[in-house]
Amino acid sequence: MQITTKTEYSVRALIEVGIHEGNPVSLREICAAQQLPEKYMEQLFSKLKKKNIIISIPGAHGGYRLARDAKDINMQNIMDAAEDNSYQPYCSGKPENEFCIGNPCVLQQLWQDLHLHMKGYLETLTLQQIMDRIKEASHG
Amino acid sequence: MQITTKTEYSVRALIEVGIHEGNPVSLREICAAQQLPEKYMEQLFSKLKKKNIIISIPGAHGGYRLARDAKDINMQNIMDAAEDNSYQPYCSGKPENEFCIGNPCVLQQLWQDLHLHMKGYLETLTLQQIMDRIKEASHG
DNA sequence: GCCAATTCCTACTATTTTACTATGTTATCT
DNA sequence: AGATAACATAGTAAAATAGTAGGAATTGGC
Repeated sequence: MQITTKTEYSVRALIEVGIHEGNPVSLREICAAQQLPEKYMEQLFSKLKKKNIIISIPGAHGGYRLARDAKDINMQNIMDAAEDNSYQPYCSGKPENEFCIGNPCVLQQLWQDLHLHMKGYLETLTLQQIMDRIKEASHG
Repeated sequence: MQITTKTEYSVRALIEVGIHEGNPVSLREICAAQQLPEKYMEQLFSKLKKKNIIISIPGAHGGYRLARDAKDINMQNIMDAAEDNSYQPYCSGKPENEFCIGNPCVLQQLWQDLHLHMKGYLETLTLQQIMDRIKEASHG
């Protein structure tokens, strides 16, 4: 639900992978181009891989490429992988509290709705769209 | 943008204030009813007061009441006060990076859009609505 | 088969944020 | 005057964030 550097770095790195169109790109190249901390990105890329956003090719001349077309990768996918936000709606109210009747209680439902709303929006933002916007902005 | 206990506690406390319909309620009462840490809530209430969500009456038989009708207080107001999220879209990319051309750059625009979208949604959720939902849930 | 380049894996660490506690001061009602 | 409240500020423990560090496993090229 929150946007930290994990999301920012992931998006910037994924764009770098995306523009190489299927050719594996090494982390070294990615981080050099984007000025990102290499060892930190290793960990983020491990998460992105587990969530099937990227595919890795180990060994010399290896690297990473997108696991599927950039138009089929959205911000929800990326944030779900990068941030650890497997969201669990939570309310610390005790059951004897009249506000917290029901399971989930009214407040938990509220957080849930909020999360679903955000998720829905993030799903509409694809990596391809972001790449297109950057191309537009840079070509002038 | 993120939901911590600050928001949860604030909402629960504000509901407690709201149901007393204009009569000042002391923090002691609020925290006893909702099982919230009193000294911590003092700090949160200070923020809510600064953002004109509540009004305080010091001294004996003092307390807090809503600064305006519950239907005119929304989740955006509350979260803006409770969490310190005066959102500043941020991208650590350097200007020589082709992704980061423009000010704000494409990514900053993305974070901004996200934030505005969320903000718009939070504005539609009023304290009154939440109170009504709880009343519904508890009356059976 | 060896070496270099790469991903993979795990542990450690510094900084920041969160979620409080502690101690006192000031204001108001009776 | 005394009780009851808000107000103010400082400290603190635990968690999350944002990294570093060191090496093991995998693969391509010579």
